[in-house]
Amino acid sequence: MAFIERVYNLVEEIPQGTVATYGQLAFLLGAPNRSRLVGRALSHAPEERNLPCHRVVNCQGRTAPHWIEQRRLLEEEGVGFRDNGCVNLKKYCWKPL
DNA sequence: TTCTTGACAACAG
DNA sequence: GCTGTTGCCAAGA
Repeated sequence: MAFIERVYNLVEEIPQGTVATYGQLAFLLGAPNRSRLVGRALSHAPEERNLPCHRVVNCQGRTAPHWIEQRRLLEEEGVGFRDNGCVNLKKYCWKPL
């Protein structure tokens, strides 16, 4: 199983109404310094997998710079955004069991 | 094989 | 607290 493939499997575990950071996903996969690979994986993520990749944001709570629709998708799930457009990680961060 | 790029994280101003 | 720069790692040309 490739690292990217494991990223897909982990992203599917993110429940609705919560968000996870790239670093967090990378850490859960056993690669704390490979947060960029998670982003790369999502960029290659096919929609056939039905991945909630819009629930993945960076450590500062910013959404993808080239993907503005992500913010709207999260708002649809109930994830609160600040006035500047950052996600409320303090409140909606995903806590894996 | 080497250089450049990238849906990032952490640090500094 | 927010924006800009630096550093890390893997994939693609």
